[in-house]
Amino acid sequence: MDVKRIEAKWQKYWEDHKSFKAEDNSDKKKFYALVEFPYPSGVGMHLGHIKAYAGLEVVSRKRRMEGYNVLFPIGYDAFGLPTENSAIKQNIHPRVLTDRNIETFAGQLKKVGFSFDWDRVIDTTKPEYYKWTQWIFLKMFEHGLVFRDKTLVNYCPSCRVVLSNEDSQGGKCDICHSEIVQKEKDVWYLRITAYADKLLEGLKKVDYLPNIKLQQENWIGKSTGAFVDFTIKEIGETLTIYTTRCDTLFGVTFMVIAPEHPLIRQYQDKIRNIDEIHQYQEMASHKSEFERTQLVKDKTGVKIDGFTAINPVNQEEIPIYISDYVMMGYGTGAIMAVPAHDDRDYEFAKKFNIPILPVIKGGDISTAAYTGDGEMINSGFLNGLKDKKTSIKKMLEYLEENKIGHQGTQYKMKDWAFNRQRYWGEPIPIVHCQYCGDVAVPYEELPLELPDIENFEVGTDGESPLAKIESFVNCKCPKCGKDAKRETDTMPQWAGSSWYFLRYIDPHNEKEFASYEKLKYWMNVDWYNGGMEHVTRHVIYSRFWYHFLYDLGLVPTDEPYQKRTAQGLILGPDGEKMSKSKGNVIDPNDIVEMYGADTLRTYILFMGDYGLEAPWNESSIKGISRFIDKVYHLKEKVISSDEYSKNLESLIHKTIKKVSDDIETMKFNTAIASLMTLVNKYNSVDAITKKDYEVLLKLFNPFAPHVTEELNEILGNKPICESSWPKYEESKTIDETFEMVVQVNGKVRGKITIDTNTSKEEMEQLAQQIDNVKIHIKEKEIVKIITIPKKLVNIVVKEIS
RNA sequence: GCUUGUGUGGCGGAAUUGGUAGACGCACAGCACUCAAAAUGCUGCGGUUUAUGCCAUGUGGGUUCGAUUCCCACCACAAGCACCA
Repeated sequence: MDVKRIEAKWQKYWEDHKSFKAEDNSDKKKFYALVEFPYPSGVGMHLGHIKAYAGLEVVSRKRRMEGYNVLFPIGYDAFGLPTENSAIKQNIHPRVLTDRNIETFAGQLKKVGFSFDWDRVIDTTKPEYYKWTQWIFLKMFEHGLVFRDKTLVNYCPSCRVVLSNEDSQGGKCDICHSEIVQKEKDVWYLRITAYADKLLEGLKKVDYLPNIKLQQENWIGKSTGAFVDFTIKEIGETLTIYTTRCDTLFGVTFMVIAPEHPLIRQYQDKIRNIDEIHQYQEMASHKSEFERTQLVKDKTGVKIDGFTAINPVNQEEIPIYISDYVMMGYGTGAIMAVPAHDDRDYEFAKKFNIPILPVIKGGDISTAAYTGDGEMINSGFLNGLKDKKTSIKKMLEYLEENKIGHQGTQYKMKDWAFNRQRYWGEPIPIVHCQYCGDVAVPYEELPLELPDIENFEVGTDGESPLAKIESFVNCKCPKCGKDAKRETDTMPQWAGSSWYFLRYIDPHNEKEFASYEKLKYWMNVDWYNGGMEHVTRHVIYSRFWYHFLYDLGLVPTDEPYQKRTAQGLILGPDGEKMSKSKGNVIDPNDIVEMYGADTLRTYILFMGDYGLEAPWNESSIKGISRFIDKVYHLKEKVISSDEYSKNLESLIHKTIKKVSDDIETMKFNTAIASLMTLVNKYNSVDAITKKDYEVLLKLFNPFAPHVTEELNEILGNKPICESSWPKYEESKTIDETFEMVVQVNGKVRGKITIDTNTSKEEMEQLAQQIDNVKIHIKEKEIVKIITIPKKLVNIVVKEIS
């Protein structure tokens, strides 16, 4: 079998015939399958890409054969730091490098035989694409979803770039893994928090894998609680806190505010130990994320000398501390501390010798905080209540009646820091005018193109390279016409990928990001598959953009993705994550070269559960190669007949059912296993009919499209990609006989093959006639007999006493 | 620490609503073909045992006629979150 010739031949056929072109004006049912478009890095495709695409590749090929109009597109998410850094290193323009990398990727994707619609390829770095990224950004600006703020940001000194919280997890830069420092910067934000509730609500309507839904819910992190106003006696100022446990208000023995809380600066002359406070603030600001996590247990803080708070429910006077275990970014930056019933407050109180007052019965507050439920004590009008919900409700009523608090909601999700100080990204289309403020670039001037510059290296000041291009920076204010300066920061990498699935629908539209008509036909994405690592960032970001466009009436549905799944990683042969430094990277090109694309595709899907990680095994792949050889050589025993062989018919119908069902649930490994069983059976008989062979080729086609097309052509048939998916008859999947298992006390003691329609009574009788069963029930009392039709008989016996 | 997964032969992994544990593949062993090797085909392949049997799905309990599957506790690994009030 000349694998290389066969694969090249069919790849050319598909390209010449545009076999996988999605039709815009079709009365067929549509199916939109989406995979995460690759970042075209210099090293080319890795096995992970192939696994990520192979799943929906199989589904798409099956759908086409089932008569659907399938949109299965691909593109490139090509803006970003790695390309820019590599371009600087090699001293070539990122544009040149990007084009080169994309070419490499396209070549590799085609060699694997993916059935993408190559007429819809998009590249986020092309002005005709990012024009619309900027356009959507300006729409958000227009609707007040973009704002600028001076804040402490995560700054990577090595990449010289501001990072979002998501990009700097664990205090390390997501890109170069160096330590992040805090730095004050002008930051552009997208107000994603305005959509927190909608993003959460929307999850109820979609069909994401449960763990994916859960991760998104946790990321949004909604909590319901109460805002309560405390008063600071000395200055008469209100200090509002957020709590989820207002039922414990009577147990408050101190308060804590975040080190960055504005009250401190505002009233510094009223604070007697202000020097000590300043020292603490200084220390807290230098603590890296890493140190903070290491010191979770060890609470630090300083009492504010000069402030006393008054508990609004019982007028108790209590001290106020500052401590870095309270974060300015969540709630109000201030908490009421109930050490008897909160672990962190407990530790703090122990360390600073603050009284601990229990208000819920249960636990032992001399050793630990009690966070469970119980009867309310020491709590005025709440005393005696046993149910947490009722207590909270009662307290809320009290707070609202007396105007000292109200119910409220908080989210963990933060607004999205949306600017980067790098060249290779979409320019933010804003002009800074000293008279008019931040002014949007007019829509008709889009795209605001990246200037073609010689030196795009970042400056030491952390400014964008664009800041050095005077012809870019200096401009006229679109509003007043006076001299103004352009924003020089660019958008983060997540920008272009936040709406790309919409562009596939209408990739060449020059007037709109996509026509409503076409969106109406194609949306929603029926099935979106990608990496688990993108579930909390990209998927949430893009849902946010889509929700916004929906509110503007520009897209037809309220959620973009109907279904979302995720594939597991492919690990190195050593069971570790593949990485250059470990030297365990397998190059897909080598595998295609050695075994061919069909073997690679099939093996990747055969390795194990598609959703779980699995190690690469260099000898296991040989099994797939052998299997494909077997399929190939079956052609020598085909006899011409348009009927299934009688002795194979039942297995064929069962296999059609199994493969069809398994593809839908992404159980590709067992689908392939059942095809192997069928092939083994074919091999054990003297001859197979043309129809027997055809059905095998069709079922196997989504996995191994090249060789199956070739064999199908040898049979004299029209191409499989233009034929229909095999159907099975339910009645033919049922055997005439079955193997009845006979158990005594749950242990297997015998098996016999009997007619499928044997009655319960007959089964029980036959069971007791088996010799080995007789031995085990001899001289024992039969207590009862459990019979499962078409399966087993279990005889329960006990000793005769 | 919290949340969510996962734990089955030498290995990757199968096992409908609880009903034959180990499908399918790899590796290994024997045989056939060959001068020989590779490839291919056939046979075997959890442990123990003479067949009957007994023991085995991370560990310990429980529910059940029957548990890889359900419940409780614990252990290990992975991913996500990380003082979220």
